[in-house]
Amino acid sequence: MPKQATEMLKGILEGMVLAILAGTATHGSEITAWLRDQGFTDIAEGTVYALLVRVEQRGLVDVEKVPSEKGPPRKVYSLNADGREYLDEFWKTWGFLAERLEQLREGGR
Amino acid sequence: MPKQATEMLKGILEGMVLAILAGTATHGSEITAWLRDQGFTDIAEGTVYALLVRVEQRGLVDVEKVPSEKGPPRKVYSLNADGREYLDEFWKTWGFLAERLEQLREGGR
DNA sequence: CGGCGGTAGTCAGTGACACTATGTACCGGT
DNA sequence: ACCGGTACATAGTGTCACTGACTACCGCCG
Repeated sequence: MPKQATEMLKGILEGMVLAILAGTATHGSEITAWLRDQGFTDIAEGTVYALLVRVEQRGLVDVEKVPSEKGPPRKVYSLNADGREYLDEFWKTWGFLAERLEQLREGGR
Repeated sequence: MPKQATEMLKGILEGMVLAILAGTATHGSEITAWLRDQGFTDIAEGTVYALLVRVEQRGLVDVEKVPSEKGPPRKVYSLNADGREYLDEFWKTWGFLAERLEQLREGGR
């Protein structure tokens, strides 16, 4: 992962995680693993957990504790109605940004 | 401008400003005006100036004081070699991010 | 000529977010 | 009983954009 990506992730990582949850309800370490797969190699465990706590407190996700076969019970997160609404906003914002950036990259304005 | 955009701008606004400077050397208030035109209506004056100070201190831009007809002398910024290199990195990072986000938006993974 | 308004730039303090590093809890295998 | 691995949690740090107030400089108009 490019080094300067970490600053750019601010506000975006959250949207990404919600987008993942929109597809499948899942838990912290699986989300981290998926992100690593995608090339975000230096996203720390702790970052994802802290983020999940934030979105939970804002009421964007529902949580269910599921006993796991290995280790402590997993907290399985799933997107709720508020979360879906927020995600929708996120995509709008992203589209807005991406559009203008693409313009800049090509035209140089 | 969508409200949640301000967090997402972190790390991106800087690249945008450098990209603008890659096209034309210009000064703070014009950059702000251009951003406003593009729909980034609530980017504060102070934000752009602070950003310019940062990139100047990092040596990514050259500065020239130009006396203006109205008000104090303008600080006209232009991208230098280091800046161009940095901008290149920025576009790489952006491409990396945009690619994965687009994937998420469509496939839902 | 003296103050007014608009332009350009500066600065201190704040809040959000991702990072690092460390710590806790639980399990199965040997 | 202990070890290693999985899953989750938390405290402290740094960066960046924001707000709001400030200085500096000019032309204009009374």
